[in-house]
Amino acid sequence: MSKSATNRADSQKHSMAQRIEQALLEEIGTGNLRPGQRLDEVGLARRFEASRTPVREALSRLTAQGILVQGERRGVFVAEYSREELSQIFEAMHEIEAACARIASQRLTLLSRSEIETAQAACVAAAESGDRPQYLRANESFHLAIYRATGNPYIAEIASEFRRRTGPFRAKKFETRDDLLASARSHAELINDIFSEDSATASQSMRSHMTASFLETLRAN
Amino acid sequence: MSKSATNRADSQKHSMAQRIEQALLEEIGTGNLRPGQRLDEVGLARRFEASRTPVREALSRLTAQGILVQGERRGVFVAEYSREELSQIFEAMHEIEAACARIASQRLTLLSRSEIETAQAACVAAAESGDRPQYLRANESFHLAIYRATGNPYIAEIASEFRRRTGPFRAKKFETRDDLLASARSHAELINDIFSEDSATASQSMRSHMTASFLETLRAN
DNA sequence: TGACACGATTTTGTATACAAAAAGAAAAGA
DNA sequence: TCTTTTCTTTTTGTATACAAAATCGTGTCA
Repeated sequence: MSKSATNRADSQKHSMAQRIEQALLEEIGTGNLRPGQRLDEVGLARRFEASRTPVREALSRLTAQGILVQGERRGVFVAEYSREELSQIFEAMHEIEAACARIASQRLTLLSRSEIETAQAACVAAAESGDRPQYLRANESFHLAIYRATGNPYIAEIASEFRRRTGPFRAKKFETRDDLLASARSHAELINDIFSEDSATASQSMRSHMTASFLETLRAN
Repeated sequence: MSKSATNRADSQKHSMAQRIEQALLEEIGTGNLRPGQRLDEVGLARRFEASRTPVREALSRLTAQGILVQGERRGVFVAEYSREELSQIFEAMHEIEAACARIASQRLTLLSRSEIETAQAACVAAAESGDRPQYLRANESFHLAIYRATGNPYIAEIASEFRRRTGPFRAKKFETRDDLLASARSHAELINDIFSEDSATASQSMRSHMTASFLETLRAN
């Protein structure tokens, strides 16, 4: 077998390990890989037509981020949380997202307003056409746009990380077209409050958005 | 060379990769490894009497946590931040620590009070004897005790991560015995406000503690 | 002297081999 | 039948080999 790492059909100029990491992240985010599911090193190596080495590196990085966990028995698993744990994770997200909304509302630039609005437009479009995977992506972009609007890449990264970790759980609550539309409507209110540039309002609005989202997620899990 | 991973003198039952990760973390935290310093895979492998494989795994995990960065040229480096970046990182820490203080003050148990007080006693002892490395460890324990007091391991983990990332920068401001004593005194006030069980007071007190800490750190960098 | 080209060296990413540990399965004993 | 034990099979962690890429150094030509 060829040892060349760059002649794969996957296009990307990244390393194999990075591509595997991205691919797994994507699959976990969309719920394609379910929480609790075991990830087999040799199986993945076969799937990606690579050796165990880059697979191992990807798994290692994902566990370092808490997206995967090392089971007490053998194997690496997609992180699975009890309702109690989910509640704690959402409490943490709650705090961070509220901080993001507050900071963003204080630092809004025309550019970030426009990015948020563009992302929201994509959400609405995807929701109306009932395209679930497209909505999931647009929804991510929307929240990322808010994080970016803080102007603080570090807090943005933390918020994104939580989002990745909870991805598979939140994904479950988007089943029907109505779910998507309801989520998009909730975004609209949130945007309004963030654009008000009153940090207390923005933060409070994000808190209620998150609380609602959590309750729905809990119902779906 | 023997391939056995468990017969090393290092005692620990962890894997070589984990031990290397821990060791590097320790050295970065104490400022032994300086920001901007390059970490050479083969050099580390020699130092730890291992092959590149576990070294690589450790480096990979540490970069995933943002403690190391992959330079645009070759090599992995201890993360180095400009004053602007430091300011952003501290802004993020600021938010998270404040949230921790608020939550902790609402959920204080006798056990967590005792843990915080024990850690603080160790800080005072180390400060008085002017034992810098000991103080650094005790200071970590103190903050970890507060994080644990939130009862939320997820937010605690985020807070710890920031602490690890900023470790080498904060370490610089602890030079003289007086620096240690001043820090310990600042802890005392903070404890008081957290133990007041008034979440607003606790959060505000943590904010001013962090602001002061940031200003000192900035001065030392 | 300076720009460029070309070869040597280092560094990285991946593959493969192998040994230790764990899990699983089959057999022996109560 | 239920344990316990022993033997297989998997799985994991590490070492080593090697090829592609990047960096460095040297020499050539303008």
